[in-house]
Amino acid sequence: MVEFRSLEVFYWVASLRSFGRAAERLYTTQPAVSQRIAALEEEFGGRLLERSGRSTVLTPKGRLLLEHAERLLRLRTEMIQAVAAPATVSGLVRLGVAETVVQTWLPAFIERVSRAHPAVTFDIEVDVTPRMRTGLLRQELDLAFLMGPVGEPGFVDHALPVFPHAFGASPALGLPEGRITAEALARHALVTYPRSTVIYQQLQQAFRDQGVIVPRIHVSSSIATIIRMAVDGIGISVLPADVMRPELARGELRLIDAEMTLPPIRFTASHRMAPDDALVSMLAQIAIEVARSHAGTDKLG
Amino acid sequence: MVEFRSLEVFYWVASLRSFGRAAERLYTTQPAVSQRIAALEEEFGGRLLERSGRSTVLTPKGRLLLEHAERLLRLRTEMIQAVAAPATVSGLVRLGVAETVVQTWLPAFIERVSRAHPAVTFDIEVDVTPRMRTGLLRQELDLAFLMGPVGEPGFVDHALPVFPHAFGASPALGLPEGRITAEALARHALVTYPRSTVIYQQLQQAFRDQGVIVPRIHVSSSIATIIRMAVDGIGISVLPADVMRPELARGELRLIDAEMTLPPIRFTASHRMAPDDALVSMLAQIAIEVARSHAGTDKLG
DNA sequence: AGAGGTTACGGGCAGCGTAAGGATC
DNA sequence: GATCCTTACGCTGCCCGTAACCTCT
Repeated sequence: MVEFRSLEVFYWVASLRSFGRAAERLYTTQPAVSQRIAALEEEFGGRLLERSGRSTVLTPKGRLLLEHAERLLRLRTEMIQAVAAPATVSGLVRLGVAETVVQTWLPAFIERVSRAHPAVTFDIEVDVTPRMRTGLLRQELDLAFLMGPVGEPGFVDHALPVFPHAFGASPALGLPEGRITAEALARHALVTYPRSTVIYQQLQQAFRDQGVIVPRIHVSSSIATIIRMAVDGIGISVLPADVMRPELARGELRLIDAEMTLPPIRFTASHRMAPDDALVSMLAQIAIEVARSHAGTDKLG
Repeated sequence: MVEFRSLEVFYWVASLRSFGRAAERLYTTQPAVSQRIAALEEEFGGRLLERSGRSTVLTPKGRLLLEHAERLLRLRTEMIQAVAAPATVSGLVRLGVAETVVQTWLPAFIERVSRAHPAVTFDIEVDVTPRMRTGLLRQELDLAFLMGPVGEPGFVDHALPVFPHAFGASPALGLPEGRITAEALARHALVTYPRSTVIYQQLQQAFRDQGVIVPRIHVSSSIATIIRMAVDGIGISVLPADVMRPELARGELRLIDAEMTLPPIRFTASHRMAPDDALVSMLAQIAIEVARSHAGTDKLG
C-alpha cells in the first residue's frame, strides 16, 4: 500500500541513477531494490524508471513521484525529530574527523551526543580532508568534520567556527618578547600539518609574500607529534592555539606574537543531503553548537 | 521504522478515541491495533495515548504526533491521486444511494467509475436518507448520495446539482392545457415519496400555504411504482422530471404546468473525512461531475 | 460483571539474501 | 565479455488473528 521504505528505495535509485548504488547506500542487495521498484511500478501502474543499458533515468511519472517522495520523506524526518524522545534516536554513524577537531571539541561533541542519544554509535575515522572528501562522495562516510566545504551538488556544508592560527615555541628557543618579524621566525624550523593541507601551502605563501626565505618546515599528520617536536625545541609549531592549551598552561610552550598572520582554519560539517536521514543532520546541528561554544568559552586564559 | 500503517492506526485511534472502534474501522482486530500503538510508543519513546478506563485520550506528545500523522497521510493520498494510473485504484466502496439518484445518474456514475477504475467494486444500498445518515455515522457506509448535508463534524458534504420537481399526469386524466391552479391539482390524488421524506412534508405545506385543502397523497419508496401509479391514472406523480423521462417520451405521462412550485430536491455526496482514503473523495468528485453533466445535458427535449 | 485494553501464542506471508539468468553496451 | 538489472527460490521475521487475561467502572 506504498510504504516509506519503498519511497526511500525509489528516492535513492532516482538520486544515484543506479539500482546497485542505491542498494549499497541502503545496506541491502540489488535484487531487493529491484523488487521494491517493481512493486512500486505495479502499484502506480506504469514505469517509473527507464533502464536502458548503462543509464537509469526517471520517466515523467517517476519525476512526479520523486517530488512527492522527497516531500514525504522529509516530513517523516521532521516528524521523528519533533516527536521522538532523544534517547530513542539510534543508528551507526560513520564519522570522519580532522585531527584538529579530535584535539579540540570532538570529545565534547561525542560526550554530548552520547548523553542525549545513548543509542547512537560512531565509527570514527581520523583522516586528512582530501581523503574524507572522497569518503563522503563514495558514501563510506555519513558525516565529516573537514576543512572547507565539499561543494558538491547533493551535499550540505555547515560552516563551523574558525580556528585562528598561532605560533608556539619552547621557551628554550630563547625568542625575545614582543612582536617577532618573519625574518626572526624563519631562523627556526617550523612544524605543522602535512604537505597536502592548505595550511602548509598558506604557510609557505605567507613567507614568500613577506619576501622572506621559507624556513625548513617539518610536517606530521599527528598533532601530538607536532606539539612534541615544538616542546623539544625542534621547531616552532604552527597550529590553532586551542590544541596547544595544556603545553601552554604548563609553560612547555609559549605563544609567539608573530608579525605575519595566516588565514584561520575553516572547518565544515558536511554530509550528503538525504531527506530520509534525520540523524546525520541532527548531529551536524549539534556539532555546530558544540564547536561554537568551544570557540566561545574555551579561549586561552 | 515508523510506517504509514502505524500512522493510520494511530490516526483512527486518536480520532475515534477508542482502540476497538479503530480496529473496526480498519477491518482488523483490537490486539493488532494495541500492538501497533505499543510499537509506536516504543519508537517515539513515550506514551501517545492515555488509556484510563472508559476514555482514551491523547497525551501532549500524542497531539504533536497526530498533527504530523494527519499531514503525512494526506500527502500520501495526494501522491497516490497524482501518480497512480487510474486503473490501479482499487477497493470496495460501500455506497448508499437515494432512489432518485438510482433512477437518474447512478448508472452513468457506476459506468464511468468502472471504466476509469476497473478494480473498484461497489456494495450498493438503495435506502432513504435518514437510514443512510445513520449508516454513515456508524461507518457501515463509506459514501452516500442523500438528501441534504449530513452536517456532522468529521464529515464532508459535497453539494450536488438540484432536481427541480415536476408534476406528471396521465393524459387520461384530461387535465386542461396551460397553467393549473392548486385547486385544480387537488381534485386528483398525488403520488410521491414516503412520508418520512422532506418532499412529502413540503408538498403538504405547499398546499396549506395556498389555502387549499390537501389532496390525498399516495406514497411509495419505489419510484417505479410511483410512476406506474401515475401512468395508470391513479394520481399525479410529484417527482423530478428526470425520472419520468421514458414515460414522458412515450406519451404515457405529460408534465403539468402547475401554479404551485416546490423547493427543488438537494442531494449531497457525503462521506467521512479521512486523510487516509483517496478513493472515496475521488469518487465523490466523480459523482459531482457526473451529476452536473446529467443536469446540464439530460434536460427534457 | 462487563466493557475495553493487554498479553500469549501460532500461522501466513511479505520481503530479504543467495544464486542463476538475461540484456545491453 | 562485462556491467547491470531481473528472475528464481528458500528462509526469516513481522504482523495478524484467536484466545485468555487483566483492569477499571
